[in-house]
Amino acid sequence: MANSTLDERVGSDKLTKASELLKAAAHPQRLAVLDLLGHYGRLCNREIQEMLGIEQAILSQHLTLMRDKGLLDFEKEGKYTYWHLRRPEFLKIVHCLENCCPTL
Amino acid sequence: MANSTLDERVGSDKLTKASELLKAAAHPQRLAVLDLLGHYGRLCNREIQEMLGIEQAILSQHLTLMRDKGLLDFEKEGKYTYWHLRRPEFLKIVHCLENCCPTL
DNA sequence: TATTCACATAGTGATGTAACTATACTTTTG
DNA sequence: CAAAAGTATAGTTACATCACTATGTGAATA
Repeated sequence: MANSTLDERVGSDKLTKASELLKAAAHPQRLAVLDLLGHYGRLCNREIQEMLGIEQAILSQHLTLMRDKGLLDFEKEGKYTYWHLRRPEFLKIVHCLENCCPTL
Repeated sequence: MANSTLDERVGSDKLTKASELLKAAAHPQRLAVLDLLGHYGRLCNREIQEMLGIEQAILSQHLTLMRDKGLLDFEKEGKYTYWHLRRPEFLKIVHCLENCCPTL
């Protein structure tokens, strides 16, 4: 088992965390949410739900998942939960993607 | 079923394809392969296998998957299969990611 | 030509993810 | 205080993905 530098990187936390971030974003509805929050900055469930036409429970699950993986943050205000992008840099990835896809 | 512009984007092919690209990359070993090919330009299975310490069959599966999803391309030369990045723009995403992760 | 090398693919079981329904929790409103 | 609104979570079933083993295939070599 010869270990090169790159070999070590394969098992590294960094690549694992990076791939977890990607996985958290790798869903059409979740991408749409990220894009939307990039636009509006801050929205509550109901607003997102209505703008994207996603079921309440499903949206809530997506949001929770992205929060857990570090993509989103939220504040509760009364009965509303307001969401925003943690890691706004991550938007670059979404935009790169959008530039990639026309050439598919 | 009120359809806004963004609602339409959720169901759009574009978001679906984008998320498929992300999923194809969202694995530590696959990220490592993409990064490696970004570096070296062109490598055959055995080279990647030895540099990253990945099992033969597993690497082959990863490579095939990434080819099917449009991330990689290959040419056969004798008994070797040489791989390179289709869509080199996609590397930007990998690099954005690497910049995202330190702040995790 | 028989063997070895490089790679691909089939099959399998374990684990993860997706979508859906129903229900619970908290805050606001009547 | 009862009902409604906004959100979260549990439970379930279907389907995808993962890692692994074994085997198949074509090209090179002895």
